[in-house]
Amino acid sequence: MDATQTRERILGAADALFGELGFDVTTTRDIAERSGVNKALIHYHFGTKDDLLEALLEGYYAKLGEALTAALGRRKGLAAQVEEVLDAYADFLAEHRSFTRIVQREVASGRHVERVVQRTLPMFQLGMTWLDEALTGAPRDFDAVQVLTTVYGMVVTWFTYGEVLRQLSGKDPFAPAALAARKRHVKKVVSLLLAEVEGRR
Amino acid sequence: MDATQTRERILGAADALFGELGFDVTTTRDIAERSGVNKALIHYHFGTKDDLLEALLEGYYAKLGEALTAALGRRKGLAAQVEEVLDAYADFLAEHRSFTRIVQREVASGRHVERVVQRTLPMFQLGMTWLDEALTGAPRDFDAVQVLTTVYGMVVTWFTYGEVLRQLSGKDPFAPAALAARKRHVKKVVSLLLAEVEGRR
DNA sequence: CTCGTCGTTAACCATTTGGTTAAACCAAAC
DNA sequence: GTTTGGTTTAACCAAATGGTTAACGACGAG
Repeated sequence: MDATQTRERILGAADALFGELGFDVTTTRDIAERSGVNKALIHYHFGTKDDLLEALLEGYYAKLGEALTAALGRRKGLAAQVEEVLDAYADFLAEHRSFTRIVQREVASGRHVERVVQRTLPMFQLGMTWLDEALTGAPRDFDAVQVLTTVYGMVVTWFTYGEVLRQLSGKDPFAPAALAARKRHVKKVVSLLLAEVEGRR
Repeated sequence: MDATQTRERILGAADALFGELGFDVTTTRDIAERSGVNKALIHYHFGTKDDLLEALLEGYYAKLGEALTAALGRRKGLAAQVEEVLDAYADFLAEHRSFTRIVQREVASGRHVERVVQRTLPMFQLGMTWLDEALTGAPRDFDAVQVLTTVYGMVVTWFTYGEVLRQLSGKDPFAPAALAARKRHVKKVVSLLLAEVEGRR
């Protein structure tokens, strides 16, 4: 087993455990056992447990950024781009279930708020730049911050409250059909929003 | 100092600390120090640290339930009731900032998911019962689960991502004017949704 | 073959944690 | 004054944690 494999195994185990148990309760011994390596290797390869979280987030946000950038380049026009970005974002969360859990857990409280905020901010800033152009002259209360937070919140909350929704409906909220339905709903709400902006301009 | 005061002080300190640091990192020594009581009193009055969290959540959800029930009784008609409930929920989150932080941190990962899910579920079920009646015959993708999650997500995300929004806009997202603007936006989005439901029925 | 580098291991360590326990304290009732 | 019940205190404890360290093994280059 070479160093790259060892690193990947540790990252994979940490990802799973942070997503299940949260960072604070997960111990380096848990991670070592899950990844099948000696605990001291975590420190050899990553330094501290905090640094391991940093490495994990770094990887996630790099991939998310690529996915969103690719989505933006796929089609022209605001409405079409919104759909592509929504698909990309929702698909990313669906494929990386730990990511939502880790981020939602750490974005508003705990020791890693700044770590997460500083990585989320550029995404929001990009969204703002893009939406500001599109929403010029939008009616009151439909400025870019409001719209961005609304769209972001509709998507991320589905994943965050998945367990509530599962028990509420008796169905798997992460099944492909359920996710497709959620995407359709969000897109429709967004199109209502955009129609409102266009109509009142 | 009587027992009731002691309990309140412990609960207050726990509330603040769990909201700032998260449950797992907060120690009983932290709580004792913040509340100005001896650490053993936490166990005397509440049992385990987990039981303390339970007591805190119990108190929160009782109050939230009352606030929402009162809001529902204030006016008649779906649109008016939605506004009242939105106001009540947003005001509750604004006045209890720790609540959002604790709940958002524990609802999707960690050792207390079930504890939070079991308390959030009745709220969602109530919302479903109410919206199901109102949304009978709603168009595809506008069923109660979808609408409820959307409205809930728009509100809770503003509070969860407050720090991102603060750095994004350079303004305090929790200032009264900012919260009022958020409420207006959410209400407008909801009214667009309801108009869509009515118009397509 | 020797040396240097990298990755790995097993053992170690100081510190901290949630919870326990028995004694002390306090106020009210008798 | 004594007793009782409730509250509080100071000390204690076993277990666990993140991180450290020195030794070992493997491999490639000279």
